[in-house]
This record gives sequence, C-alpha cells and structure tokens, in this order.
Amino acid sequence: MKKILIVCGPTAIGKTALAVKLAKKFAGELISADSRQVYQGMDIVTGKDKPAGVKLHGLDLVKPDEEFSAAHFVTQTRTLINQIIKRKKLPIIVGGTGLYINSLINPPATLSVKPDWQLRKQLEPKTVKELQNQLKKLGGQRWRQMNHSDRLNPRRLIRAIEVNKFQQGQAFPSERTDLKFNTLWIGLRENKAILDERIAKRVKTRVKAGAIAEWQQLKAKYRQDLESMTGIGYRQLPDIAAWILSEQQYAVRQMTYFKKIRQIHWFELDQAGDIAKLVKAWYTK
RNA sequence: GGCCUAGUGGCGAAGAGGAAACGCGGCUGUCUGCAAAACAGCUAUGCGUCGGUUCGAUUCCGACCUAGGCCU
Repeated sequence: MKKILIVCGPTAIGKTALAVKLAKKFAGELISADSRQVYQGMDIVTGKDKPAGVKLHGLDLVKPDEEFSAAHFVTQTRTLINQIIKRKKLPIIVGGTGLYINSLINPPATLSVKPDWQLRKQLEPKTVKELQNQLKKLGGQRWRQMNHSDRLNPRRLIRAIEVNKFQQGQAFPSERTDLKFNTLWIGLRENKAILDERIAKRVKTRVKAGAIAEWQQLKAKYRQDLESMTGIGYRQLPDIAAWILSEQQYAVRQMTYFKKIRQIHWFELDQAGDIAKLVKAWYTK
C-alpha cells in the first residue's frame, strides 16, 4: 500500500521545520495542506515559507478570486502523491487544515457533489428557520443526522440541501479502494502559553516583513467578501493585537479538530529524535 | 475641608422596586466541497461597604469607603 506521512498540528508550532527535516532524512517531498496558502499573492500574512533543498507542493494554486476547497485539495493531492511515489520519494503532507487532510484519508461520499452556486445564492438570504424547513421537506435523513450546532449553521444547512437535491435520482459513486493509504500521522502540540507566545512572535515577524503592505495591495484589488479574504490577518489588519488573538483562537479550534483523530501520534517540540525513530520504523517496514 | 458625578461578571456596558440585557474575552464543543471558514453550549445565588424604608431592593433613603471632576 502507498505510504504517506502526515505532519499536522496547530499554527506556528513548527510543522514545516519538522517536515523539512524528515523529508531530508527520508528522501521525501512535501505537500502543503493549508487552505490559505493555496492563494497566489497571499504570502506574508499566510506565512508561506519556501524551504531550501526540499520540494514543497501545494502553494500558489489559484488566484484569490478563484474557487478552492477540500475537494480540489483531494484531487490535486492524489495526483501529486502518485507522482512522488513514482519518483521513489516519500510523500509528506504538512499542514494545519484538518478537514483537508481528513478528506484525503477518509474521503466522504458527498465530496463528489459539486457546489450549485445558483442554489447557494438563492438560499443565502433565507433565515435558519426557513433553511431547516426546506431541508426537512427534502427527506429529512440528513436533517436527522445533524446535531444541534449544525442545525443552526446556515452554511451546513445549505450544503445539506445542495447534497440532498443532487441525490434525487443519482447514486453516489462507489468508494474507490485504490485510494487507501498506509499513513503515519505525526501531530505536534505544545502547552497553550508557549504556543501563544510563538504565535505572537510570528505575527510580529510578519508585520515587519511587510504584511500590512501586502494586505493593502490585495484590498485594492479584490473584494473583501471573497473566501480568500477571510483569512486571519486580512480581516484584522491593521490591528495587530486583534490579529494575534485571532491566530491564537484559531490554534485552539485546530486542536479541537485534531484531538478527534485517533491515529495521530502526538509529540512535543523537543521530541524530534523520537519522531524520526517512529518514522523510520514505519517507513522501512 | 466643601460641592458634584460615578462605583454592576476578566473587560466594556444596559437596566428597573418583584426572577441581572448585550458585546468582548475565556472555557468546552460541532464538522460528509466555502474549514485561517461557519456554527453551538457554558461563563455575576451577584449589582462598592454597612444600616434603614418596604411584603420584597442591585434599583428608594442615610452614613461610610474608593475614583474622577470642580471649589476654597
């Protein structure tokens, strides 16, 4: 089975640095799993780093006003993985976007249902109550599966309606068994105080590197309501304290998501040696 | 020393004699193509202190304490 290594964890924890080390050690190539670094021209604020001596795929895939989502990530990454394996290299997924990684490893059947922008536009102005009623009328199975939080979430309701409408008549493509991987999940974590400190420092570095100028340029060129413009930093600038705070809150949300993934082997920053050992044992087996 | 104003949760802030809005922050969580997104739940037995009036006061009265302002 195809082996792929995953390095995940909250923002600013040092995922890329670790992944680069591992890539050098085990002849790997990196694939970024980051929903914001796919945008061209969004470099400083999103903290793209381009390590020397190691290939890093998955950055600068689209323009800020182009569509991108977990589904795009999955298709993209599948091809990349195949190419990398053909070169006899180890694919290493690095990133903090849990949904992307999870969709790659455990692709949900509905991932193939494309967004219906016309429908979305039409549903957007509706109230939560109206969306709920519409979804219930459509059959109610999905509705019954949704929990309290999601039932009050307009985005999730609209998506559910979208999927439901698509389903009318057609069956989902059956699951592809050729897409199973032998994965090793490495998670990096740290206690909150230390991580908060790292985040603050990192943001300040980005400001010094010209984050504000980058933001102003983008602002002049693109509409503020683009999904790409909702990235942390682009919404908070020029209030740097607010930016830092948002980034710290985001780290918490990331951990909430990753905590649920049982396969992750968690390490702290000073355990690089243990990580290398674990990877070696898995990779050479 | 005198006068005035204010004193509500970590912060900001509303309120009225009869079950302490809301915002922020914090914590926990949700997750089947927008995920650095979107969403949910929890977060003051308490309204500066002590007395009084009242069936009932955080809300009315008095004293005191603290802060700010003005005056001599």
